[in-house]
Amino acid sequence: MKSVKTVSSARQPTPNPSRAGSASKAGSPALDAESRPYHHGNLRESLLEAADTVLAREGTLGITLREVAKQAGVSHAAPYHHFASLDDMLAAVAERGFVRLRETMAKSAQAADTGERLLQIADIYVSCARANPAQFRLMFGPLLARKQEFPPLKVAAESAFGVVRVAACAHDPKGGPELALLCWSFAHGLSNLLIDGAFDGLPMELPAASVLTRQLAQRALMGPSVA
Amino acid sequence: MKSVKTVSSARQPTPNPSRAGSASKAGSPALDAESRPYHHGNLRESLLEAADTVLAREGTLGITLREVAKQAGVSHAAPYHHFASLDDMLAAVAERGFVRLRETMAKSAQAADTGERLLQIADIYVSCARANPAQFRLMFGPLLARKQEFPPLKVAAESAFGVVRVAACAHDPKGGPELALLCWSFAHGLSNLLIDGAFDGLPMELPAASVLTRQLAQRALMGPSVA
DNA sequence: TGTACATCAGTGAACGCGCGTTCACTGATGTAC
DNA sequence: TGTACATCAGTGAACGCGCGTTCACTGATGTAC
Repeated sequence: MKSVKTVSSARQPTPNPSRAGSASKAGSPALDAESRPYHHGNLRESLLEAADTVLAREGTLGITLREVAKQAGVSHAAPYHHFASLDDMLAAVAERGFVRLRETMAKSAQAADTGERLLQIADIYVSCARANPAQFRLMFGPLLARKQEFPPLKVAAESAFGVVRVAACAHDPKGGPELALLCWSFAHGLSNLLIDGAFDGLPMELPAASVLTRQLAQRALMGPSVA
Repeated sequence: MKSVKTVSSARQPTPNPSRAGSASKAGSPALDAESRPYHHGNLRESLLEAADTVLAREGTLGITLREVAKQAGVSHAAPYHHFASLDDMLAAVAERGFVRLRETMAKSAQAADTGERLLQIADIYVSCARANPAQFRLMFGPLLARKQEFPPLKVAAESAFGVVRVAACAHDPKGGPELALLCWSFAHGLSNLLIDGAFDGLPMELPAASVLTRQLAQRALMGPSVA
């Protein structure tokens, strides 16, 4: 009997070093049409960028290996020289999303006041989700539960949460971890409800997303007693 | 040129009235094998129940019209006599999920204390999500953003949120709507993070889900000052 | 109560489609000499 | 510097699969007479 859906061991090539640092990255990010070389030189990165484009255009359901390859301007078989399978590529895409989320939170939440810093983190979290809903959904999709199979994804996800935890512990040394979980849960829920359109058509007026986020986060994280 | 993906107008038959109240519902819920009649009599309901079963067994990605029909014991073309399309059926499945969520919250959150009632609602919300993750994901899937196309889904979703709003307004007459959004966002985020496995392997100890939910909800909804 | 008939919820074959994946191949690349 | 060669990242055809949907049909049902 034949094995079904066997995941072949990844053929992980070493990227062509003489081309990795050349102008191909600094130039136009997508395919160069006529001047595109037979050996791409940096296809893995190009595929991940193409995946982001497809994700933004087609949504989570529209991201397929073939569509990503098409977007990157290569044949649909080419990605198999860089990823073992579709899931392997999607895990890399999700990993990049977590890295970006962590970097954005770490860079932009710099307020001196620890409470304000937490509010900034919540705000940035929701903004990232709203700016790239499909990527956000992919990050928390079925692959996340299998993150043991994709160590870089696991590391990136936990690293992103680490930013929240550090900020929460700075604000509340005693109940830091609890506050971190609360902050994350709240921001995550609000993000999902917003991008899923759960609030659309609700019989109540809502302020702009950022205002709403800070307003609710203020109450959730600092309590209802604050004016 | 042919029209692509035209959604034919729904052929909505009136269910066979002489059979609707017969023993077919009270008996075994699935197909009766040999004794199954040519005219099913209550196929729409059976399909929705079959969908729940498939959802629980295969997850959100595994729910297809053909699989649901197979689970219900009919040919894969039969559902088209009851639903205009796959989306139409999935919307009905999601609608049932919201109805069930609303009923469970309304029935089980009966504490005399308004604060405790809110905690119960959060707890029940998370419990429902954890008890049926795939159904929960479907309810907040891509169809929710198109709920204008599926009025019963829209009604059911808003009705579920109504339970939260009423409880929040009872607890805080002034800031009720805000508290309702906060409660919903928190419970929704915690639900998603739990069922997506975001907490698995986290470098910190977590209490049981229900304990965690009440602990965080207490802090989110009543403030950090409470011991 | 019987009989003829219209209705319509089922069936199963068939359709085209896009998918992930495999495979033999080709030709550009870098290196050893 | 030139040349032979091994490497390997690309190509494009092909595979089987399951999907949503359509269609002509069939036979059980309820009703009019």
